[in-house]
Amino acid sequence: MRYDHAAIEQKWREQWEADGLYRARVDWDKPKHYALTMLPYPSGELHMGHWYAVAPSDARARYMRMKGYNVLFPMGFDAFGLPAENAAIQRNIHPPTWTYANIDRMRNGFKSMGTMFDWDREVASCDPSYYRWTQWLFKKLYEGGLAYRGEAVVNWSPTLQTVLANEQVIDGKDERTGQPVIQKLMAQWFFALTRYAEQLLDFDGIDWPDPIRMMQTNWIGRSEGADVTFATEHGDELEVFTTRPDTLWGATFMVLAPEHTLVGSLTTDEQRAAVTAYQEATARRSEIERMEAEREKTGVFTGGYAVNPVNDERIPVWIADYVLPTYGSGAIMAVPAHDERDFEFARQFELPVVPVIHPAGQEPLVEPGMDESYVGPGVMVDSGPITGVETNLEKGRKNPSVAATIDWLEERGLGREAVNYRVRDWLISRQRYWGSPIPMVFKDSGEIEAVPDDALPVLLPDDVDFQQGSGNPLNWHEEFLRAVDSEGEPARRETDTLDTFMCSSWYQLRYLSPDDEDHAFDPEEAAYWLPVDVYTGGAEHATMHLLYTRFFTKALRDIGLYDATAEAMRAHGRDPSGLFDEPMLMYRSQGQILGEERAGDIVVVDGVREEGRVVAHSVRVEPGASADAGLVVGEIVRRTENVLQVAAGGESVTVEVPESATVDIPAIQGTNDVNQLKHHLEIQRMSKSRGNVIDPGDLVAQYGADTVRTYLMFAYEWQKGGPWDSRGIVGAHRFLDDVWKLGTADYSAVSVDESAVAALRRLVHQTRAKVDRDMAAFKWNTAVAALMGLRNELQSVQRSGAVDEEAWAEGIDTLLLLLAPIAPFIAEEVWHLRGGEGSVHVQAWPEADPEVARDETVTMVVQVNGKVRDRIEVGVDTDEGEAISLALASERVQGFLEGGEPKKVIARPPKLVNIVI
RNA sequence: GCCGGGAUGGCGGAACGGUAGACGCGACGGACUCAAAAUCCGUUGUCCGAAAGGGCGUGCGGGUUCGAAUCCCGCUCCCGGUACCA
Repeated sequence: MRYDHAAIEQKWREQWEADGLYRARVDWDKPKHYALTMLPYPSGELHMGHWYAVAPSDARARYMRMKGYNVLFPMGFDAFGLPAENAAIQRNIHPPTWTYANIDRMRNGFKSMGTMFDWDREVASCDPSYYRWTQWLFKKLYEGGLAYRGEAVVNWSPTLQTVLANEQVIDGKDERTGQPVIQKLMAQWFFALTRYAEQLLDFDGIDWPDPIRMMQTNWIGRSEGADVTFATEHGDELEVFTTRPDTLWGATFMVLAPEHTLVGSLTTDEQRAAVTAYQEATARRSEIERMEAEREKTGVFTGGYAVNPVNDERIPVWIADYVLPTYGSGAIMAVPAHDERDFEFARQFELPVVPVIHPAGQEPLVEPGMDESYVGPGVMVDSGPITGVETNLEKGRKNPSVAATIDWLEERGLGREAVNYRVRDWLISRQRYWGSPIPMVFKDSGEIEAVPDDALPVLLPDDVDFQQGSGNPLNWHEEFLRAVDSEGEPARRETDTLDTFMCSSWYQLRYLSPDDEDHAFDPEEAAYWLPVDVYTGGAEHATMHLLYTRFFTKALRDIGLYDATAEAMRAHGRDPSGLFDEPMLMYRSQGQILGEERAGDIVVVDGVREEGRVVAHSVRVEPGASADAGLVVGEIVRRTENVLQVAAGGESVTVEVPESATVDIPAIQGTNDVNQLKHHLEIQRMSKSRGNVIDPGDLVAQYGADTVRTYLMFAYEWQKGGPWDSRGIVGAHRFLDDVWKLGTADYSAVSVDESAVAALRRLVHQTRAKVDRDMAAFKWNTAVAALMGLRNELQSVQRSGAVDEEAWAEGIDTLLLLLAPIAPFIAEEVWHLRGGEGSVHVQAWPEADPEVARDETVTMVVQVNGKVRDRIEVGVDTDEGEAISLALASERVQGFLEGGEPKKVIARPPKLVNIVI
């Protein structure tokens, strides 16, 4: 009987479905495990990246089930977003049509993968039954004072009269039209995330990877210092945040963000034209460009002055794009002597530099003459009341000079101690159609009012026209716009929709009761399942999604939305304290699968040269062609339709292949055409436009889902990912084929050897321990490798027949049970063929017996000066003295000692002895 | 630019500061076969050597240590994020 993956996989998919094997139900008598993997955007077919993310997460959920947990492992779709609108614009397909068709395809893909998802709990964020509650949660945050209206800049295309996403802007231009894009200020909705900055910096009680925590910490960017109030010459207050208030006496100018509200009043008539021009130039720059510190500093003098409150000095006010309007107050005091960027700026525009720190252990700074700013420790000089105070490298009040200055400023009412965060409030408005409408209306009076709960959800109209007008089609939808307020007076409906990150900030709750029409989530379900025990997904979400969902959880907690859940927990005897502080207790990230590298065809082209290109008469693929075999000879580097880029002798030649040209590819029979020519592929992200996408569906057809799962788990370090290698998959398939053969073989002992029995059992139990450790630690590749090792051993035992049937059966059963989470179909089939009772997936995980697994001997390495010179087989209990005498007795060692005494002997029994001579 | 991560045989990758290269792919040699595929057996970091054995070797340059792929300092290149891709 051969391993027929197609038949087996179909059979068990249907059987499991019929048995309801993967329904997850509350059972207070069993320990729960909520496993969650990031829900995908339904972009079309399931691609390799989805498999790579989901198959191992599924394997781990299955593993936890075998370990005795009641596991909830749901899946859904993050279904609002830009690509659906692009499809609507480009191909005239309505977003819901496109989205739901994709969801159907992807759900089928996940089913073919053999996931244990409970599909009764599926959610789609674009479904009114879902976004009704997204809207309701928005209202709750609004009522709780956490949502507000503010201003933020957007990418505005004057040509299209529309807001563009960052990815639609390339080099300051719209990617489709090539027309310039400007930064425009617009009134929009925000969540007050910064109010939770301090709490978000606290990772106590959650097991998240250090790099992710560090990225979030840096993203939040807490800094301690002071707010100091300067005054403009006109008497306007001009507030700055500074981490170094102690250097106030060295402030020689101020710099405002070009967007700062006081720029207009500060600017003198002479400077007006230059300032306006600079503001316009800034509006064309992205934030990333603005922060590139290596760029030459630019800026313009406003002509205005401000007064330094500590010494009443009059200092000039400049504007420069390196000051961002979103950080602090959008204005800085510049202390060029002790800040690198300020120093560069001062030198560039010949502004004064006044040192106020005497560097520790060095001569005083002399200006003119400084060639860089000084940022080290020392003693304050020329600084009025704090002259002589020591300054060090500590932050905030831990620095004596900063502490002294803050006290002095606060006494005089000139400033106050302050903490500033780099992180900004969460901008949740999107000027788009395909998102959840924000349930608000604008009254004629200008007042803003929330839509009442019984009118939720505010439905997205289906009859929108993407071709008419521009921008958000909701702006043109008369019926949608027409709303009434609570008094029945006409009002205009909000047309902004919610950021899709909001949908994905609470989906873990909706899985608990996706059909509940009375709650966002059912407290009884939540009381059992919450919080998420293990979350997996891409590290690219480190600072956005993962920060937003943490914020959201804390906000819901503070608004009281978990109160009913806490009550239900208490009723079941579960202590709710601390359980609603974080959404996910453990998080692990995976890397990305990249496209495979491929050489392009080497072609010989004949034809005629025209300006800048060659028009081909014939193109022939010929791997070993010499450079003079034709007009152009070389590798195809790129192909766009019928235009080739050929790398011919160091230069890239553009070759056009018209219909009339002959294309000859010896490896492909019949008449060939230009589309069959292969171009070079780099290792990079898989994408349709690059033509390097591998369809997992094809591989499933050829090898089966079990093989694809096993290969993806085996071939990479999960956290890292890497390029796809189409050749390696046969190794995974051979492995499963071997498992099949071993599992279905009639084994009978030939001549039982007790030491062989002990050796096999030792390996079996070591493999149990190894796979258990690795599955717990998300190290799938070494878990699979250990199973392959067991396979190898069982094969050689099969040949020798040296163990009894009992030991053989223990080996085979162990192999199947340990493999079950990884390759669920074949494990189930072979389990049943061997007469196993019930599904292999509800069996207990085979635990290792440490006594059986224990090694009796171990190879002791003997080093001389750190180099391996001998290996000795010793008992595991060998002690230090024994190890050293065995090592010294080694002939090889004697040769190096030449009768002398070793200088030093380091023993790490039983594995190693190092002799220093 | 800034923040985070990475670099180990021909390839994917293993390796509590203690035998570098487990496991797999590929390649090479052999068996089976009329032949090929599949399958099976063996070899496979590299250099010198008939062998025994030895030299070198984890992106680059330094350092700590009896001992460094692993820890520290300084670089190079690649990947992710950079707030409207998700």
